[in-house]
Amino acid sequence: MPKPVLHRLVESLEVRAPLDAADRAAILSLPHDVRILRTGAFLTRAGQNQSCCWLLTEGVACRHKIVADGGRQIVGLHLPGSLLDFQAPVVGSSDDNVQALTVVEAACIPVAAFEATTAARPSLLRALLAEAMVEASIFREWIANIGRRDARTRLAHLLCELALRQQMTGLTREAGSFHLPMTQEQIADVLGLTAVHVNRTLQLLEAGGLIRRAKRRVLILDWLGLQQAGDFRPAYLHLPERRLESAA
Amino acid sequence: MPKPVLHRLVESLEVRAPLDAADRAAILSLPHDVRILRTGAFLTRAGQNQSCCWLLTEGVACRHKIVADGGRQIVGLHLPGSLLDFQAPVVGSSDDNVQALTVVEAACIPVAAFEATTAARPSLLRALLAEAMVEASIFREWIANIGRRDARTRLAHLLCELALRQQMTGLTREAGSFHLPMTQEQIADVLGLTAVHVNRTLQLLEAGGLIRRAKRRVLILDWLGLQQAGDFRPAYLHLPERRLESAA
DNA sequence: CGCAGGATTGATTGCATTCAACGACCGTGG
DNA sequence: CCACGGTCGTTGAATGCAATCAATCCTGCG
Repeated sequence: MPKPVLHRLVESLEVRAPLDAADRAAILSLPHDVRILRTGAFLTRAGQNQSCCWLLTEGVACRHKIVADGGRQIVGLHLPGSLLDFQAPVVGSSDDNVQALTVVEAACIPVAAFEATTAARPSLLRALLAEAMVEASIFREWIANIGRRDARTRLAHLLCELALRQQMTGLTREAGSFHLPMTQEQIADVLGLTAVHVNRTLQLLEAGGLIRRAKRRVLILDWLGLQQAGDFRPAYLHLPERRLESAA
Repeated sequence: MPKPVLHRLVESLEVRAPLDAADRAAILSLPHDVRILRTGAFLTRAGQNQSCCWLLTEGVACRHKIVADGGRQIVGLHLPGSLLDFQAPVVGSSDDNVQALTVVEAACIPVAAFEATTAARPSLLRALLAEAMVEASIFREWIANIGRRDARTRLAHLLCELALRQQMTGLTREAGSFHLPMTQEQIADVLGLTAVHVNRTLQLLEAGGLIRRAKRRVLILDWLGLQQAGDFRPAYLHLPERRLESAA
């Protein structure tokens, strides 16, 4: 019998904060509704008050904003295990969009129910707080990445981050290679570049012997070199040391 | 008799989440130690494990990162009422620095004590979670600002944000004018620009009749125009509506 | 097969950087 | 009181990285 999809939430919360049996049970008994969304589908839209929040269980989604001149900026990437927009009752509707980059499996959980089970359960709140703070740390690193690094460094940094984060969610089969589920235009929207320049910069990394590309896969030929090229130090991801070591 | 400095924390938490008398009392009885730090002093340094966390009560501080080529990126601004690095026990040491931009008054609170009083107090945890999520929302807006807007728009956006945030903390006496406690180089490090270009862009905004500058003060001549120039929509700050209205 | 979205390449443009010098302001010390 | 040094702000000229515009090549897919 397959594990229930909500188990993914238990796993991702337990990475950084301890939960007891009651907490786990509370999560697993949350009412929910598993849905498959196709590439491009919106999970949330800016300004809309969500009556349910999403637990991403398979696939990749991005969070993005549209600026005045029509440009788009992707401000975050969601991998399986991440919980989206559960804060609605606390801070109101979110002001950005979440859209599936691949086919996505997600559990739709009524926020009211979610609120009810977390409200009086300190260890769950602490786990959510920990998740939120790690996410914030990633946002800060992205600010530095976009604000102060050149295109080559930015891209190398992103590749390192994705490689590690995917590895943590158990998405990668072979080590050193990972799935890059984005078009070059979407990568550009993550990095604050244009698709054309992303293309050239990918070729640059490839010419430097750091990576090789095949379809939508990236093979990392020189993990250490890519980290250096990307000024990548994984501390900001706040991964448990145990896992970090095995990545090296 | 002056209000105790910790009252600032109660106030800032209550902006978005309700606290009961016991919560307030718990905060106010936190052990702490008020300190005055001079401009440029570090409140925290990357990689150092903090045994105490800071509540900023007066002044402005910035959070910044240094990238490989020596460039600096300011990834966040802290105004009075913000609580820094209380998460140490949960996610480990932070990986960026916090430095005073002005003379700063801050309360140093032992993290152990802070942990102890919040650990079993759901409403406090929820308030902290709300704060963290608003902060994350600001980070996302900064990513979009730096990644996809040109210098003029970026700068106008920052000015709008600072004007509103300062107003919320009750820092501004006269409406439409606020203190900009940063050198142009520091502004550049916020926006991912150079000091030279910030200078020219400030002049551009001034020439456009949107602002006027005097020493380290900015007078907003055309609030609506500045918002438009900066593609600024304050939703991401998640201010209570009541306060937002009075700002207009 | 033909279509459509994505990737690639080339040529050109432009915004922001860099380098450099000068000016204004301010606190300090002679 | 004024000379001095240092930081910050301002301006000009030249450079460069990435954007833009445009065309072509792939490749998966109906």
